[in-house]
Amino acid sequence: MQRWSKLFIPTLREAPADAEVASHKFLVRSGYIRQLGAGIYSYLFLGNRSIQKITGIVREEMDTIGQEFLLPTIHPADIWQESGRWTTMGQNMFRLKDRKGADLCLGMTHEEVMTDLARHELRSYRQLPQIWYQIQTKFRDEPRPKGGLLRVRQFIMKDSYSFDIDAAGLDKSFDLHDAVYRKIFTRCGLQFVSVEADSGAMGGTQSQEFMVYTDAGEDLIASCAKCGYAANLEKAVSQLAPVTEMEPTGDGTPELVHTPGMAAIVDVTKFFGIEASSDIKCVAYMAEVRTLEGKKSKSTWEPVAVFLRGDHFVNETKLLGLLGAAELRTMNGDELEAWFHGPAGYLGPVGLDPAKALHDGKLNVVLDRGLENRKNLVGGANKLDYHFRNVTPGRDFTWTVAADVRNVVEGEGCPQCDEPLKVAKAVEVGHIFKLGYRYTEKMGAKVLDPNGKEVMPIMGSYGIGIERILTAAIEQNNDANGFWLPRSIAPFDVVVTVTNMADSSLRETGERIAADLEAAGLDVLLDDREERAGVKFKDADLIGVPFRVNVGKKAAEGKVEVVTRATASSIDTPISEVAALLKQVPR
RNA sequence: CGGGGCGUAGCGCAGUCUGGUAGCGCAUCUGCUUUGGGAGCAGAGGGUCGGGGGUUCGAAUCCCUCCGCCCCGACCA
Repeated sequence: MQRWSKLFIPTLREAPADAEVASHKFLVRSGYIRQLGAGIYSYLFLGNRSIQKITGIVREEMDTIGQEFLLPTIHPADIWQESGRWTTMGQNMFRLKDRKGADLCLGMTHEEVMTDLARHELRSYRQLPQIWYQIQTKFRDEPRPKGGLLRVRQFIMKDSYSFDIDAAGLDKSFDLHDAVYRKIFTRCGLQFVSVEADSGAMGGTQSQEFMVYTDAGEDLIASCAKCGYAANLEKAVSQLAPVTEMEPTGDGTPELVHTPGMAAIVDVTKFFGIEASSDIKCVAYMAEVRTLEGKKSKSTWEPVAVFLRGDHFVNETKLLGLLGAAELRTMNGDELEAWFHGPAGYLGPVGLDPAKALHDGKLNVVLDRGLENRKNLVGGANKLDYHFRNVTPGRDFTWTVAADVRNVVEGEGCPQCDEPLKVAKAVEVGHIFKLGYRYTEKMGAKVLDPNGKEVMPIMGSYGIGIERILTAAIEQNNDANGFWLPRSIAPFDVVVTVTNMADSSLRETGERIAADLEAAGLDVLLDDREERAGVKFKDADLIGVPFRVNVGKKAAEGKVEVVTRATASSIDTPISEVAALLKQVPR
């Protein structure tokens, strides 16, 4: 039992002016956290208790499939150079030098450290599979921290890594994590979905995120209510409805039309009297392709033209994956002139000479599949103030590759069952990912297989954002007065509010009930402060504790109120039955 | 990195345009009263006005510069 009068729980009547999202406001107001710098927070008493509850659950569940380690925070540069991530991580990595001038960094994740252990220690297939995990603070120099604990530069992550002898083993390790993650998030009281996610340009065969729907989230999820399909928008695909509008009939050849000042799609469609779906949009990029030459990575920038429907938007994650590129940026005016001989707003496919292959230094032309089998469209003429009409893909222009490189839009058909898709914001709380041989290959981890042959272990990588579980829970459970957490992750199960400490019989009753509750196995916070009842009620509502036992007027009749924070419902309960009542609430 | 905003007491803010020696609410401390939804009265403490430089008789206020924080975008295995 903890007595509020002895604790440091600095609740605030007002939220800091710069707090935007609900969880940020309430975490500060409730005295869970205080900010030290941009994206850097101190966790105070209540915040730390909640974090400890969460890590307790994660640890309990992870121990059923793996072993906990605790790895260094500071890493020598060389292992990151071996994996190639010393350069690819760029500015996102915190770097430092020691007194001898040697390069070090703060760990963003621990693939390198784990793989280093594996290559030094694992010798035989008999030692596999292994699942090693840790719960550790990670550092990422985010370009823009935001949203309180939602996006920070220092955070606690549970990260685990699996080493298997073959792909079938990796599948099993992956599935074990999938099952354990579901248990963890369920025990934490979150409503979550698992979605298909992008696995990144560097490969990896399967990537799955665990998401919690909330408008505070930064990811967009496309989902189908009918068949359960769900995917991160970075990866989501859809079935397009057939275009129903009238297309110009016949087989007109491209006709040059004077379109003065019509650089915007809205102007063009109005001028031609067409829908945006019959306009060809062109987005021109320079793509950075990195290749390894020995130990050094070489970077080249290649031109890419993407053609898609005027009402569609390029999905740059898909495009990066398609190109095998590391970065994208849009072309500048000089580059447009060099590759299109025309200005922005009037770019089009007719007359372009598509490259025959990717990565050969020629212009790569990507056709989004939404334009396949269309005809008589409108597109730019690569000439100021001119467009073509009657442009038909395949006849009037060709491309390097046709692919899905656009964003799914809400209402489009589910790829599995054609039911209209929903698109909603969500926050990522977990990610499980088949890494493959990327690290074991680069860092030279090998074991002997049953035939005495050297083989590389295959890896998986699996993360859970601890603070994000707390944040997501608050986003899901709050109102004007504060928030309430599931019992499993709340700093206390119940707060016992003595409405008037001046009344010695109330005080004694409160003490007795708090002791009973504690004896029943609950985490009890006794509000024994010399404060007015109103103050105590407001604070109790604010700080996320799911239940309140109110010791007040009715105590003389042997009764107290048991208040459920989520519903604000109150049950008058005989004092002798309070512990039994609350004990039955599932954790 | 581009765009916008902010920095004055623990929190929320006014004062800056138009220079004259810093104020309000909440919080804190003391006393009295009050005691079921952020009490009342009386008194008190608390500030390098983000830092540095400059202009001026005089700078929170004008100028230069640096730093920090927030929001939008870019970015985010």
